[in-house]
Amino acid sequence: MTTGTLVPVFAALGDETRWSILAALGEGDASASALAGRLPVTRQAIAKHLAVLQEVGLVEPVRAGREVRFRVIGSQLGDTARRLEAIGVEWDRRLAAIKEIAEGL
Amino acid sequence: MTTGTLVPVFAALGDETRWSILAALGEGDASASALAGRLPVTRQAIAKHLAVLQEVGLVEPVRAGREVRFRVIGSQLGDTARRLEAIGVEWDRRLAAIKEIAEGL
DNA sequence: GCAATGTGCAACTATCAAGTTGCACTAGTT
DNA sequence: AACTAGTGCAACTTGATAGTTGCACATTGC
Repeated sequence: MTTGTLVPVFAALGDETRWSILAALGEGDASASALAGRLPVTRQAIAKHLAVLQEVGLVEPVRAGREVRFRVIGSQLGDTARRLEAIGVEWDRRLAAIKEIAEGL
Repeated sequence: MTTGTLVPVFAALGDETRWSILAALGEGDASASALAGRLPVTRQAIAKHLAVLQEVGLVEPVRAGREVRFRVIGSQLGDTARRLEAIGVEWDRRLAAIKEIAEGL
């Protein structure tokens, strides 16, 4: 089991502004300009964040006429959670094994 | 459901070097100096990473004589995974609701 | 065609984080 | 007491990133 492309996803999720964007998108798809109206940052800053989120597959662009709306890919979040959970389980298993060894069993 | 102190945890997990440290600690508790012998960074750099990991509760220090070993707190990883999973589920639920509305149901 | 709205690209600033080197301090060891 | 291995703190360099402003390009509506 490789951590693979997991780390960049966490890096993307490690920013408050991006969570604000995700939260806003959770109430419906929106364009960078629309998001700029709701958040205290410029459209360009939001565009960069959206690029990051798209890069790691948390969001996807949908053209709607002359504007580009973004949609949250909910399943990607679930996938990430499950992979993290799996690592956690593996960890517990290994730590338990180490503990047994340490206790001289 | 608040994201609470979740974001800093993701930020901590969004760094390859810190994963290397966690992986190394997974094979048994170790001091910063010991880790420096295994990883291609200095002890001081590792000490900083350990401080970050400790800050978000992924690791805890254990004094052993004159050295300070660090231990992975496996459960914290599981907790984080579950919280992320919960957010993902909530997201899917909400997105489904929005989809129904959009379809004029 | 023209104004208005939305997007895309580029340059620039500033802040933060990762990593380094250097030195002082502490605690076991002989 | 002297030596050694481990830790802690501080200053510094450097690269990445969040944010800005400014301008050029595309598309819809009148």
